[in-house]
Amino acid sequence: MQKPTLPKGTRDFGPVQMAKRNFILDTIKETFRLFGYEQLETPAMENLSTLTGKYGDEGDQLLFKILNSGDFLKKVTPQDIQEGASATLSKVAEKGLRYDLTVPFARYVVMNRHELTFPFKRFQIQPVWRADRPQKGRYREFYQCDADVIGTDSLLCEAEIILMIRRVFEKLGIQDYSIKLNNRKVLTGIAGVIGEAGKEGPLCVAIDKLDKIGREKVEEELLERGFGPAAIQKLAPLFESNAESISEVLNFLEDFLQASEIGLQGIKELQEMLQLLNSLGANQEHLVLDFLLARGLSYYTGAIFEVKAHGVQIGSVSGGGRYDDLTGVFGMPNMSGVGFSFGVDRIYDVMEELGLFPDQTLTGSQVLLAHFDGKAFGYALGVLSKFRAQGIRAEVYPDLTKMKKQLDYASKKGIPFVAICGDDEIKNETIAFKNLETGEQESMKVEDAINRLI
RNA sequence: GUGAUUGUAGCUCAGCUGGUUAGAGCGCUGGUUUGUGGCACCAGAGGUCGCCGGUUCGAACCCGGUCUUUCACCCCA
Repeated sequence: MQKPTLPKGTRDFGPVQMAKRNFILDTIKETFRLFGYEQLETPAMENLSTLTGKYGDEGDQLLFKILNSGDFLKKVTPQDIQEGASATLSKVAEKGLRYDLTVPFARYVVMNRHELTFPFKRFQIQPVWRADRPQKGRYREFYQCDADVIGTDSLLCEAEIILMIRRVFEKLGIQDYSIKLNNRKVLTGIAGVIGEAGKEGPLCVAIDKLDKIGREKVEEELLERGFGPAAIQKLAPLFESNAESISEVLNFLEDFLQASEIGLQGIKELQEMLQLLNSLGANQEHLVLDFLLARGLSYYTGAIFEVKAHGVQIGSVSGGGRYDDLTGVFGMPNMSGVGFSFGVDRIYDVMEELGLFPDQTLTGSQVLLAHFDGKAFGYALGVLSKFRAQGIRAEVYPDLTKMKKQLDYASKKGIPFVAICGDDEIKNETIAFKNLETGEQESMKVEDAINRLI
């Protein structure tokens, strides 16, 4: 007998966890639908050729590859093995597990471009897999909840994303959080202004760590990445700016990016988005304009979002941005899109830590039918059907056993009521309806009990 | 991929510088209670000390490997 274990970085979700997860997922789904997004699902596995080369070298390393069925060594020659893993890989594996939802989405759009009506709004909630080394808040299998619009440049999408984020968090009861905003063009402008045009990539990677490692370390890292001391000197106003409100930050940026056309364009986009938000009748609550926000994904070209919950040590719980050419790699250029994603696992952790799950997230039975003997069991079955016919979640204890055990069962499962059946009840056509929380018990007709539960 | 870290009963953890039959709390099963759970009391079951190898008269304890857990880095949700 071997004892079973889970693969590294994967988890089971028991009934209690599922009830809580569904509370989050249902809220997100409902919100996506409210804003006109339609659901898409794609296969867990994709052709490896679809996946490779989309996530950088690091990403390719983290792809789970699926060994070909049957004699997977059929095509491998001794020479392949001599040449090493990468030469052999393409001959033993032609499929891989999906790494994110964005690439499968792009693949789908390209394959179905003639059937789709653009702008196409889709949401997708499915697990993805990464052969990463697990650590806090990071798993090898986890869920992404993506919503994207493809085929429009309108900044309305960005404004609506903010509304969706706020709606979801409000419904979930998360109050203390901020939605950080930035625009990739602002970052490009910054790189230009400091005389390091085109290097916003490395600039972002380094700046992104500001919160974590501090200004000095960031400056060190910039030096290592080939930024000149003069350029780093020019960044100083950014680190030292004490602009807080959105309008203050915009003013500051307009000044700093005076010489950068693209930077000013980024500011214009931000302003327009805020204007649209205003027209939608929404305020700027929770919004923070953070011109140092730089999300890792390299394909963002416009707006960038990131959501952080306050009061907990958990990374971002949602994020996204605009990309100008998502489908280009699959031969369909110039499709602008904007998308974002909720991190369900992290939202779960935040809510757990802050105690935000409502008590009644459990969806178990409302009433248990208990019985004293075989005859009562038969009677209970009839009563059970009456409860269910009225839509009341009910179950009967399936074995003939002591009352103690049946009540114990209900207690442990959190079933609030027990309908006890015995000779007296059969004779009077009643049940003994017991409230397990208060201990009160009353003899009544099934119909009366049903009325209490509805 | 790099560097640490963890593993003892179903769960949370004790277990001294290596020394006889490895302990506690909670949980579990049964009983006190043959028409009633939670509380109390009583009794009981449950462990190849992650796995493999080594050192030793003797290993849960020391050493090596491996798997696993957690954490940091890289990167990322």
